[in-house]
Amino acid sequence: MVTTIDGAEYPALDPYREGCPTRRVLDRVGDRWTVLIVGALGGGPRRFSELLRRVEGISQKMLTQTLRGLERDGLVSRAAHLEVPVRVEYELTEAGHSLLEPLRALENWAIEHYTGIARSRTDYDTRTA
Amino acid sequence: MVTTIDGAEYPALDPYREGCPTRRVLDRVGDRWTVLIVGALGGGPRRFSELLRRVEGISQKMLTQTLRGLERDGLVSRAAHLEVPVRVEYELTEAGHSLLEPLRALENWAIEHYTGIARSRTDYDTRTA
DNA sequence: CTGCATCCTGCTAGATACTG
DNA sequence: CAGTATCTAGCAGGATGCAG
Repeated sequence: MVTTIDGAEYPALDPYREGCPTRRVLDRVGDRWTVLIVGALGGGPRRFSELLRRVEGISQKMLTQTLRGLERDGLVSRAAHLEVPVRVEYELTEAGHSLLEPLRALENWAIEHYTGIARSRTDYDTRTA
Repeated sequence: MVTTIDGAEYPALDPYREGCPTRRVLDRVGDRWTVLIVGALGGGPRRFSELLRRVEGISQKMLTQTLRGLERDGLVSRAAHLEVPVRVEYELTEAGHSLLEPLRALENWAIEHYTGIARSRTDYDTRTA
């Protein structure tokens, strides 16, 4: 099963097509906070407050929200320990773990290229100023 | 050079820290449209209108905007052929090409896991309904 | 400590119309 | 064809207060 655009054929399972389920998956994964949270969970289970401190700049609301989304997607598991005070730990599931590798690749790419990108940005800005 | 949070040490170049330049790079790369546009350019130079058709759901405005950003970052080059009608071609630079691999990894991950994720979502929804 | 509810704001992105 | 400009609506996301 293929589709044709501009004379070229594309597979049916195609993130470039709007309705494709992989698009929704990419939307989540491409999310700004998801990348960082999954990465932060890479080292093992983390408490809510740990994540809040670790992922700088995230608000409590967005952390909760993103964690819920990840839980819903089956990428993160949530374990509430009913002590006083409450302790909640989040952990990557197996699927979540498998996401770690492509994400790390992206992270490494960012680290390798950020100087070049920064330079290119200032160049571009002075050139078009 | 390291920083310490919760007793653990982290490297200085750390996307999890707000000020870190790699954070800004990740913000761009993790962008919803960037992933798709760079991917669409993976097969070679593409015209503006080709991209518009290929990346379903993107508006002309967002395509222009994202392409400008990628050009500014030195990931995409723009070649305007002054004919009638005008023809503009976009192409990945070397740096842009290097981004292709981690992005494809992400894409493949999405394709591999979307069924599991979809199931997990409906499970979660019925469970919490 | 963890997390939900509410309110409020700014920015993002879509629609539309116009130009080289 | 490949943009720019403007206007607007919707919603993402921050702040705050409260509850288990």
